[in-house]
Amino acid sequence: MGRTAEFERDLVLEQAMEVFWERGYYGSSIGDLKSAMGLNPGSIYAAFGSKEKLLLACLEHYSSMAQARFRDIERSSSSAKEAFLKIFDSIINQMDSEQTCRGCLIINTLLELASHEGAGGSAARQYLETNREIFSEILEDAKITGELKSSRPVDEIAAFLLGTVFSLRVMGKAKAEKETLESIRDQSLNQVFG
Amino acid sequence: MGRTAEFERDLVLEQAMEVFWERGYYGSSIGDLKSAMGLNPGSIYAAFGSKEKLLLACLEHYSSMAQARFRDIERSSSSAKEAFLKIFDSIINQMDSEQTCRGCLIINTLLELASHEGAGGSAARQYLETNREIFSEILEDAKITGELKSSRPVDEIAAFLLGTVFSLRVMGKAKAEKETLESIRDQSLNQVFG
DNA sequence: GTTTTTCTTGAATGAACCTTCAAGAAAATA
DNA sequence: TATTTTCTTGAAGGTTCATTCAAGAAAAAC
Repeated sequence: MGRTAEFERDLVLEQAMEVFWERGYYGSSIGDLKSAMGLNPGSIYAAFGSKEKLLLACLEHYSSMAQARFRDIERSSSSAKEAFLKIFDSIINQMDSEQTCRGCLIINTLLELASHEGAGGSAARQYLETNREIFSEILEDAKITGELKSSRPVDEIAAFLLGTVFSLRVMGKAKAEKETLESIRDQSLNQVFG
Repeated sequence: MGRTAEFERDLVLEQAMEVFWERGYYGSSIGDLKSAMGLNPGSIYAAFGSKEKLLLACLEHYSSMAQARFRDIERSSSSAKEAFLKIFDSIINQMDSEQTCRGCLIINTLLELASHEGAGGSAARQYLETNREIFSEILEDAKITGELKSSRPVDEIAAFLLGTVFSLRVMGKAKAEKETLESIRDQSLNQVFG
């Protein structure tokens, strides 16, 4: 069966993800990735194929992590409003604590690569669609319990709240004050839940 | 006084802006810019100094154009709600009509370059701050006429509405349906104006 | 018309980039 | 232990990149 690999795939993937997250796709050179992953170019290419495929693997890793987190929040919350409050707050706290505001890897990638119409852009789009579905599920429950103030279709409300995520993410990148982000959070929640 | 330049500065600047807008900073090579501007590398460097300085000039050009447009809308509107409706609709229509969703040059640049902490990132941040001030001015008038439903401080509402711009911009990049964007617009306006 | 100044041209430069690959090292198998 | 298979190494290849610059062209000044 030959020699076994010296590195753990998930571990080096996470390290590559950090690099892309912080510097973007074009801003990350193979040299940067090599240093962060502790792997020589040859090993990177043997394991992942190309720089673009490595990015895709990172996007997938990031997606499944983030969506698992959302589902955890959904399960541990007793109302939809509480769930979205937690989701928004986790974003706000992240943007506030990082000195280098990395924002969201998916949104960053979407804005950087969407025009080039490569695999990166469409993977990002797919991820956002899935997020909207998760948001819709949460709201579906809330509709039954009568928690919603808004009488709009659930998927429109979900889009609005996903838009709030984008607001917070972009504004955080622009180094907005934490209070500003919290105010945006409250105004969005007020629109939906009263 | 010597030979006069054969090109108009504002014209080639606009053409360079289109390139950055469509392909991003790292995605735009001097070769791309050379073709679009119809200028040889030497002339580009003589006129603008470097690729980064050229980007800065483009950002400035874009900013003054966009802000002039906002001020026009403000002047030609009889209420704040009407003004923001026009602002949002101009964004929605742009995102809907372009097959290549360029979005907003400033936001794109911010997300691509904010981490690198070069001049590009801070110029983008400055522009967004100015936009928020314009929004605040519009709302200041509305507060006097009693048009506002929201009782929050004007600059918090302005931040919320600027966030809606980000929502629309990012969601447009993700190729969202026009109806989705319009629904987000309506939910935001409802929060502020009722 | 001559000189001076400035702009234009496009090839050259040197660095940085992504990717490949031959040689060596290590684990598994026989 | 000998062989086979696989992984690791790190330099080399070939491309692309941003930038410079010397030579030529054109406009202004004299």
